[in-house]
Amino acid sequence: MRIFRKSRSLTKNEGDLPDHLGIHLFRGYEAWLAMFVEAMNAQGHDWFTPGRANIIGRMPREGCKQSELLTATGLTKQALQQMLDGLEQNGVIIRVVDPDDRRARLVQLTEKGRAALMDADRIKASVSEQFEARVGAADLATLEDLLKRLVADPASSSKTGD
Amino acid sequence: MRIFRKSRSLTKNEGDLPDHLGIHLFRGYEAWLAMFVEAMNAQGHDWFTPGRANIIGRMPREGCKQSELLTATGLTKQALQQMLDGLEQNGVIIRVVDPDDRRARLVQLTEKGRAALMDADRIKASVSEQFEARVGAADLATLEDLLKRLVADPASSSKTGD
DNA sequence: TGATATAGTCAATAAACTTGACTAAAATCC
DNA sequence: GGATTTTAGTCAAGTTTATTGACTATATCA
Repeated sequence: MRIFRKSRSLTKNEGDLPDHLGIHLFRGYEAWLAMFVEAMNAQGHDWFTPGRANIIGRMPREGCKQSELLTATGLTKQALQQMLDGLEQNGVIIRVVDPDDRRARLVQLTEKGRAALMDADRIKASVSEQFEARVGAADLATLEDLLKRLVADPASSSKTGD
Repeated sequence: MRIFRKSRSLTKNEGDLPDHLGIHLFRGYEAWLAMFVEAMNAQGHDWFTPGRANIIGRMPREGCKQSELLTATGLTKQALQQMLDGLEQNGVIIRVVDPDDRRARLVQLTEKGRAALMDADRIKASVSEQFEARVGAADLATLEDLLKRLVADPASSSKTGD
């Protein structure tokens, strides 16, 4: 949902809030993303947006092929291209022709991009710590584990041709 | 972030996936929403989208004021208006002038809207059951509880006047 | 060498949101 | 009771993140 640009807190009228798994997952993700993007912006990475987090978070420090980002992000190639166009305009990445395959582009982080990646790592940890302060380390670990199991690919055991 | 229209599965190259709290929250929410919207569409509610889920899911069956939806959804009034415009065009709701306050509008579900709400309740339960089948009832309950605690309003203890 | 597949671009559009400027009705304030 | 302010909502235009469709250039394969 996109989904939510400004992370307007939904936790206002606490009386009659809908209460089901989906809402709780949404709110958890919303809270995490808002904290993360806010901290990145506060750190000076003002070009950083939720959508760009999806790409930057999957960029290897040494760069990669555009096509690798495609499978890693799960975006369409057009969507990825637009995101990369934006990142390039913001001086976060550059794209160069792959010498081994002149159809392909190698996406590389600029100094600015590398700085952001390093801050991102720190900030991810910091956000986790903030959550840890709320629920405790053990429960946070349990939560992560449960989330992983929740979305573990069930197709690996039974593939019912889609 | 929205954020994700088509729920393209990101669980492909399982080798080098990023592994942090944010990703797991994202994937959990993504999976839930995709299952929910898909099932709603399959049930014949083809007008149902992720964004609309946010509104429909908070509509009391008997209708409410537009301004109430505003605080309930956390959207801006303009965003809400556009969503309601769309829902009205799709025959899911109608808006009538509030006789007690002629500035205000009462948002009411049509027959089509009420049918969707009833199916939504069933489908939410069904999605939960699918997840339950993966991790078990006890762990799913634990997960919900942890998620609730994760985003529990910390301002309720210390209110630093906004 | 010609057919086809792959990597990426260009163009147009949509969904879900944003800010800013506005109208009409109600509430408040001397 | 009339002027002012607040509340409820609309209109208009723009942004971010995504979509589908048509296209070009390079590589691969028969």
